Amino acid sequence: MGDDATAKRRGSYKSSELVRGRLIDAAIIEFATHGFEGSSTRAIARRADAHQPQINYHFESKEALWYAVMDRMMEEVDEHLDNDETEIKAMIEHLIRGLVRFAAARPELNRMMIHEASAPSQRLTWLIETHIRPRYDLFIAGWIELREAGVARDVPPELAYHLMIGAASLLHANAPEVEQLIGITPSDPATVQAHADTMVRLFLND
Amino acid sequence: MGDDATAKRRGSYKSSELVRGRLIDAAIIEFATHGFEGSSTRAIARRADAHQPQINYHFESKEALWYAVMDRMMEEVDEHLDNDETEIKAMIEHLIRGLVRFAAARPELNRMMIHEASAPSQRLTWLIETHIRPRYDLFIAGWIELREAGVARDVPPELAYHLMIGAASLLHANAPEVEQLIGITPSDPATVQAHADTMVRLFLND
DNA sequence: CCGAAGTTCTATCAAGTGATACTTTCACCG
DNA sequence: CGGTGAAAGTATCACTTGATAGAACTTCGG
Repeated sequence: MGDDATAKRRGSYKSSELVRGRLIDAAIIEFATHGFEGSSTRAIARRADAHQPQINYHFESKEALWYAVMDRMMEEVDEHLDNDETEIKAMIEHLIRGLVRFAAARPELNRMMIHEASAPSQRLTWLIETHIRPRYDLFIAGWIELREAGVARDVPPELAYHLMIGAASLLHANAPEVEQLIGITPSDPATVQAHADTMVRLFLND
Repeated sequence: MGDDATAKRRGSYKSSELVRGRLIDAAIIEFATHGFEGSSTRAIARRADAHQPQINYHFESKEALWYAVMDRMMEEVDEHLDNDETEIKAMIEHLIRGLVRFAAARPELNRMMIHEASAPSQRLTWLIETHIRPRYDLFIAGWIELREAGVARDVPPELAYHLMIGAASLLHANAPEVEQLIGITPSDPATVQAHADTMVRLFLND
């Protein structure tokens, strides 16, 4: 008895890349909500309107799907944080605002990061060495320069990254809690704007 | 074939409260690391050196165990944040330092919170209404007063709570990542001290 | 030392898990 | 056409899941 892919919708075989993309989209939601181990391939397939074995066809395994998901999330980060400022203070301000906007637009990345970063694992090591460290190194170099220039507030470099990401992302990672507790919508553009303004005020000197 | 509770250790039946406590301790670790759905009752029992059905004996269900876990975590929060300051600025500074210390000592609460707050659920609603809202209301009232007194930096009340918790907890919730990426130990007392100092500097005026 | 209550421990169930082998359907090229 | 390769779709496997039934064990009051 077929348990996925709502009957009707037969055909349109040409795709491949299309189904692959839908599976990644669906997996982003599931992994972010339930974590890797808590997500089932059947739930992912159902959400992608596909059949469960298609995951093993388009990817080698559930784990390989997870790696593909992370690769795509990181591409999205870079698109969001793309920066053509030349003056360093404008650059960091642009970065902070981009962080907040991205956390609002794609809370799934921060949710997945926290799931994975809670315990050492093969996946976490890969994530750090492949995706995080290069970005972290860039950020820290900039932060040190800013501090010396007196633009950044007095936050030690080894704390700056997680303080900033924490302050930028929790409101959006926990959006369902925030809506019920406070009654605001974190992804609302006015809220994002206020959040970004506040972040800039907190972390940079006037 | 018995799959838990390493053979030997028979007896010592009188306990009850003891096994119950061990199960809660074990569940805190498992739920924090793998989320509710990703945690198995067998893994919890194994960690508590008990048998899997003892969970259903001492608690009504896996879900009931989760509620018991949250009740205990919240008791621990209150113990950590216990506050006998009378002057309001000293009170909030004490609170901020307590937040950081607690996040370092018990990163499991913030990990569990993020797992649960990612999506609406029965458990999340219970958590908010039973445990979070009372504490949130107190915090916000204090924050508004501080802002009017010019002690708090310019952070809107509806953002203050999550910005502060995010900045206080991510470094510790993601401790395994931080150790591998940066090479510091977030729970190290000197780090906690520096983190707390930085938080006070960031969120309060001189 | 007996029996009753409380707890541990074993065995098992139905449902859900990721993965694989296999059949069927489609798109394209000769 | 016709047949070939790629993708969709089916059926099933071995294993894990949370839960329960019931036997075995420990404790304690009489």
